[in-house]
Amino acid sequence: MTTSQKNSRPCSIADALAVVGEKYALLVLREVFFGVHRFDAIARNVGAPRDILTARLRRLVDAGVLEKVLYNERPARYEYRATEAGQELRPVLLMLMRWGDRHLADVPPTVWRHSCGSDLDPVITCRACGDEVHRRDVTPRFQVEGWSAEGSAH
Amino acid sequence: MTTSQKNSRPCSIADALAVVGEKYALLVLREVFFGVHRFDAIARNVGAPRDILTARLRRLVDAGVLEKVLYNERPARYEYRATEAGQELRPVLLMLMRWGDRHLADVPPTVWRHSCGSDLDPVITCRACGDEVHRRDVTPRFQVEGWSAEGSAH
DNA sequence: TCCCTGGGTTGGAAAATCCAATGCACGGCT
DNA sequence: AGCCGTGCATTGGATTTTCCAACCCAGGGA
Repeated sequence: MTTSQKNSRPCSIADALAVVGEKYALLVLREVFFGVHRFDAIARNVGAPRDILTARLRRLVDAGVLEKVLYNERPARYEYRATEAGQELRPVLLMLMRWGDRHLADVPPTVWRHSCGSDLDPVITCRACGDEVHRRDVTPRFQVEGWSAEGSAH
Repeated sequence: MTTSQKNSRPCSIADALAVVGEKYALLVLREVFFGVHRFDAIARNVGAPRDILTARLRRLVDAGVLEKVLYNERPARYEYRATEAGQELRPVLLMLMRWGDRHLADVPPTVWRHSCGSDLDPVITCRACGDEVHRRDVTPRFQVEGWSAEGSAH
């Protein structure tokens, strides 16, 4: 897998968006992170049509982002929980939320309390040197022949 | 503005996705960060239909994520550049790329070189205490009446 | 003159989304 | 037993997005 679409640039961002880029997918994940794990509650909170939610949940389970956990036998009832891979999408939501807070909201509707005691203001740092990453400090290096900044070779 | 949709949870993630959640929007931003600023090149590299790209660019400009910069008069030709707000979406793409690299790709198609000399592995840290943020260290606090983990009040 | 590039717009077909109604398996009540 | 409520979907048809090829316009170059 992981062949990026058509004639477009091979890219992990595109691959990731193929999994979580469809409408509601990230909002479903948000609910799971908030502790909401059941179909009806997710549907209500996200505002998604039920058939679409069915499709999204199936896709996320197939992609290994969520897993169904039996919480009641007879009738079989499952809740949706984040896998390890799903948990690793948390930073994406955190940064998206931060951006919305800073640029769209007057008052942040939700705040995350960090264990250090203060409200979380997430920052990206470089694991190697530990410094905060600013945009000037970073340059792309393309690993696939034909795809540089200019785009496809011919 | 910033009234979240319908009956769904008020949330900056949803607000952010209303701007950059439509198909191709984040890929357009990726190209801009890669240094690709012109309509045709963006269209080729993201693989988007031209009319859709037109719509996305307009939306991103209207939302203050991109701006049109005149690079040629007569005929008037513009390129698309990230505003300050747009630049602040870079962390979202970085974390999305990291996730794709780790969970979908065999070989990362692109690598970012950090100024410290090593390839960038981005980590989220708390600005207050400087520590890396793990999922257990963080708990949501809801600021809007009626919307907790359980969802809408009635 | 004719062709090429950059940056779109248009019209109709195909796909995705929306929404209300339905189905089905249980559990609890009476 | 009959009826209601919850949990979790699936279906059918209307609406909205996306797709794609064709077209348009302005300038530049041969």
